[in-house]
Amino acid sequence: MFQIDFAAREPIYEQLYNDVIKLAASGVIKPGDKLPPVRVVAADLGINPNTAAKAYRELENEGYIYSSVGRGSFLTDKLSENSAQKRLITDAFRNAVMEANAFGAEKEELLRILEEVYR
Amino acid sequence: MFQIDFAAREPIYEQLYNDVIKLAASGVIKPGDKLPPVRVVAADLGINPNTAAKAYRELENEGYIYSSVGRGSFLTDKLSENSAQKRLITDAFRNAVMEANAFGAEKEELLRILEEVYR
DNA sequence: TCGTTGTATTAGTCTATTTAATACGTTTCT
DNA sequence: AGAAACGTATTAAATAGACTAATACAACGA
Repeated sequence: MFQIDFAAREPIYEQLYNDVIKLAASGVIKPGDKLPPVRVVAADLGINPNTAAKAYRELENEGYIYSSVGRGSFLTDKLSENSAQKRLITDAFRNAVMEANAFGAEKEELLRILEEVYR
Repeated sequence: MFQIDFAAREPIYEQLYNDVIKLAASGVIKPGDKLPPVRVVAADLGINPNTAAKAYRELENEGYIYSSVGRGSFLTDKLSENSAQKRLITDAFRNAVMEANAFGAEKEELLRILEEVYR
């Protein structure tokens, strides 16, 4: 269900965290859906259950899932298809702007490109 | 001359590496220009000379600078203001805009984010 | 010659991440 | 009631990357 890259700089628990958000964005999982148990995630990916649990813990801290002992972890409404998509899009766009800014791109040039695309 | 963020996930040597590319992209430094000695960079930023040297070493491996003992390190033509680097950035930005557009993002929202970053 | 500079080496410290090995309490199912 | 499933917690250890420390050497230029 989840995909991780062991060679990536991004920690595994953070990749899992983002995987949940992405799956929600693409509609593969929806509010109310049950996520696989941490032990299953760990077994599937060949990682430690603690690592999977850490991802779930942070997702719950952000209100994206709710967990209860003995029952499992479930998506909240906060991760509906639309809101998750929006989050992904704006984050990606913001990163692109910051990157361009860091490399000395002029605001006017970016505005020009933006207008060009939206025409 | 260089700016680093000690709290960032990105290693210092890599930040320095990117700083050089960014300064070249924005025209602050040009091909042939001498870079500050590793010891000066280290002293200015309060880091170890080895860390600064590592950044220079990788820049030289990529052909962005050339170094010679006793003389210093200098920008090559590969890091000119109007070459690949800048186009890469604007292309990345254009892709982000098109992506956001494809997902139905409002132009006004993107403009808001852009202004927010450039403030 | 002397100061500057890039380069190299070896060792050590530090931090975040991940694993390991259990254990506990709650819920669900039979 | 009992067993399995599940989230949660704890403590310890291992691992890897980044960074520092302390030197040393050789080339270059004034």
